[in-house]
Amino acid sequence: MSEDRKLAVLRAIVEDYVATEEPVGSKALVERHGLGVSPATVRNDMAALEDEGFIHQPHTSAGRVPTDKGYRLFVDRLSTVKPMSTAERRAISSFLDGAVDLDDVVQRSVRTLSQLTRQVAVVQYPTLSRSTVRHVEVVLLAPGRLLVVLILSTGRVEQRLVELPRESCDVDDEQLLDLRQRIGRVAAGRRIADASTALGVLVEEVPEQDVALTAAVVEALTEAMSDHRRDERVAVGGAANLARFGQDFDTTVRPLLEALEEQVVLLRLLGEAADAGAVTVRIGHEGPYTELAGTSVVATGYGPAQDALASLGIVGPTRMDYPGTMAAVRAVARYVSRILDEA
Amino acid sequence: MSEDRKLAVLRAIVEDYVATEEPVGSKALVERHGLGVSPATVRNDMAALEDEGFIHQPHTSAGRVPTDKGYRLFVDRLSTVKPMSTAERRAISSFLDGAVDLDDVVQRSVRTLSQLTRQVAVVQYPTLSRSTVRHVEVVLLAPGRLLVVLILSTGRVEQRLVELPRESCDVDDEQLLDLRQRIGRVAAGRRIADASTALGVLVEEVPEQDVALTAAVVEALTEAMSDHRRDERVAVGGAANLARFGQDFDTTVRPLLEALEEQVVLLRLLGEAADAGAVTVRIGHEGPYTELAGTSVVATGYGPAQDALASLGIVGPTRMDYPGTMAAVRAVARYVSRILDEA
DNA sequence: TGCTGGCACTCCGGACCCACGAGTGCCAAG
DNA sequence: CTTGGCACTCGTGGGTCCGGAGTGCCAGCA
Repeated sequence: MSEDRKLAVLRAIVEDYVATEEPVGSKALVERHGLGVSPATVRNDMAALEDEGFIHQPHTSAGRVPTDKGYRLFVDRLSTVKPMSTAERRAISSFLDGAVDLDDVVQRSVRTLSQLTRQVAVVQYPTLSRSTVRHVEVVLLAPGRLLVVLILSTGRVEQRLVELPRESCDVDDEQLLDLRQRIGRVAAGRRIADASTALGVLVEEVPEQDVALTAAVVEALTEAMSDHRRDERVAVGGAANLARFGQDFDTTVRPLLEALEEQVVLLRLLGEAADAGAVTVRIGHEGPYTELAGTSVVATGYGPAQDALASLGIVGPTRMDYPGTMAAVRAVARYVSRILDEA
Repeated sequence: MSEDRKLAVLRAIVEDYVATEEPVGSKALVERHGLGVSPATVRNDMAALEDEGFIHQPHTSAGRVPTDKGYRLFVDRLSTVKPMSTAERRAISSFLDGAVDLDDVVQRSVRTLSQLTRQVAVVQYPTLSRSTVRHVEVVLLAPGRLLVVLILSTGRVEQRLVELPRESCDVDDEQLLDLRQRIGRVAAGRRIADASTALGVLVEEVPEQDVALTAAVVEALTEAMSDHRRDERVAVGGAANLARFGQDFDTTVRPLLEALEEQVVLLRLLGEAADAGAVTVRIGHEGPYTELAGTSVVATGYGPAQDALASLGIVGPTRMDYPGTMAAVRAVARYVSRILDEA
C-alpha cells in the first residue's frame, strides 16, 4: 500500500467533503479525482486512514468524513497554497485604500474578509501597546479645566478631561505652551510604554511651580495610554454567512453566535495567532473552548513591518475551504498592514 | 356576542401564543385565563375574529395564531404598559452610568437592551446634525501640516489633517493662537449647522495674510462637520438571541442576519421611529421590507430633552412580548437620554 | 505483496400507512 | 346569546418496508 496514495486519498476526501458537504464514498472518489486505481483499493486505504484516526464514518456503510486530525494533516502537509487572482488582489487593495480613518480601515477589512471567505470575519482593533505617540495636545477649556488629546501613530485619538486642583487653578498660556513643548519633546515618536516612563521622569524635572499642573496632565496621559479597554475591541462581520450552514445549527451556528457576543472569547481565539507571522489554524476541538468544537479559526497577526499590532481572521465550521481561506486571510492582513504602514 | 369579550379573547390568544409559541385552542384558552365562558362560546368569538382578519389558523383543526393585524390591534388597544421593576431600573441606570465615553454609552446600551428584551438590539450612534461644537483645536504638527480636532457636545471627536499650500507654509504660533481664538469665538457652543455657516463668514473677515490658512482650516472643519459617514453607524448586539428561535429559520433568522449586515436597512428601520417621542412598533409586513415580513421592530428616538438625536430599538420575530419589549426600549432610551444630557 | 472484481451485509432515508388526539364547525337545546 | 354534544379534519408520531449507496472481506491475479 502506497503511503503517497493514502495521503492523496485523504486530500481527495477533504476536498470532496468540503465541496459537497456529504460523506464521500470510494466510488465517487475515484470518479471525481483521477486516482487511477479501483474503488476497492481506495477502500483499503480508507480503512487504514480510519485506523489512524484521520477519517471517520458517521455510521456503517456511509461515506467517510475527515476528522479534526485529518483536517490538521491536510492543512499542514497536503494543501497547496491557492494564490489570489490578480483581480481579487486589486479589488481588496482598492477597497481598503478607500478607507478614511482607522475605524474605516477596520470596518472595511472585516467586510472584505467576510466576503472573500464567505465566513464570519473578526478583526481586532490595533492595540495601543505597540503604537507610538504622534502628538500630544493640551488645551485650556475653562479656568481649571484642561483637555488633553493624545494622538497615536495608528490614527487613534484619546482625549481626557483634567480638572486642576484648586490651588493651581491659574494657568496662563505661556505655562501651557511650555508644558506642551516639554511633553512633546519626551513623548513624541516614542512607543507608549517608553513615553509613559519618560513622562514620569518629566514630572520630577519640572520647575517647582509647575509640578501640580504637570502631574495632573501626565496622570491623565498615562491613564489614557494604559487604557486597554479599547484594545479589547473587535469588529465582526459577515454574520449572515452563518445562514449558509443552517444545518448543524446546534454544533456551529449557536455556539458561534454566542462566542461573537463575547469579545473576550474572540480575543483569546485571535490572540493565539497574534505572535506568529504566518497564518494560524485552529481546528475543531483544538484549544480550550469545548463549545466551539465544531468550528475552526483561521487567523493571523497584522501590523506594520511584521510587528504584529493585532490579529484578524475568520471563524467557521471545521468543514471549510482551508487553502482558499488561508490565502484570503493572509492577503487581507498584508494589505491592512501596508495601509497602516503608510499612514 | 360581546365585543369586549371578543377583544379579551384576542388579547388572551396573543399572550398565550407569545408564551407557548404554539397555536392556541379554545379549551386551553378558557382554562388559562378566567374567561368565565365555555370553549364553544370562545370558538364563536374566534370565528368572528378570524373573519375580521385578526387571527388565523395554520390548518383546519389547529389552534389560532394572531395575524399582523391582530398584533397591531393588541399593541394599539389591548396591551397594558408593563412597568419595569425598580430593580430593573436600578440595574439599567447603574450599568449605563458606568460608561466612560460615547462609544461606551452606545455599547452598553445595546448590551442592556438585548439582555432586557432577549432580542437583537440596535442602537444608532448620535447624529452630528443636532449636536453642538464644544471645542476646536488647531495644532501644528510639522511645517505646513496642521491637525484640526473637532470636539462635539456628544463627546465625539473628529480630527483632520490639513496640508497647507506651498506659498502659505510658514505659520507661526501667534498666527495659530489667533486663528484658534477666532474659530472658538464663532463656533463654540453652536450647533454644527450654525457653526458651519459662521465659519464661512469668518473666512471673509479675516486679515488678508491669514486667508489661505484660515480657508484651509475652515474647509477641513466644515468637511468634518458635514461628514455623515459616521452618522450612519449603528451598534448591534444580542445576535445570540437569534439562536432562540431556531425554528422558522428562513422566515426570521436568515433575513435578520442579512439585514444586520446592511446598516442602511437598519437605519431605515430605526429611522421611522426617530421623529416620534413615543415608542414605535412596526409589525410584520408593515413597511417596505418584504424580506422582513416575519419580524417586528420596536424602536424610539433618544437624545437630550425630547430632541431626538438618534434612534434605538430592537428587532425580533412578530411573535414577541410587545408590552415588555416596549417598556424596556422606552426605559433604556430614557436613561441614555439622561446620560447624554448630563455629559 | 499489492491490486482488483465480486458478493453479502449494513443501514440511512424516503414512502407509505395508520391510529391518536387536539381542535374545529355546526346544531339543537337551554 | 350561550352551551354541550357530536361528527369531522388534519397534523403528528410511530411502525414497516424497500431501494440504494457504501462497506468489509475474500479469492484471484500480477
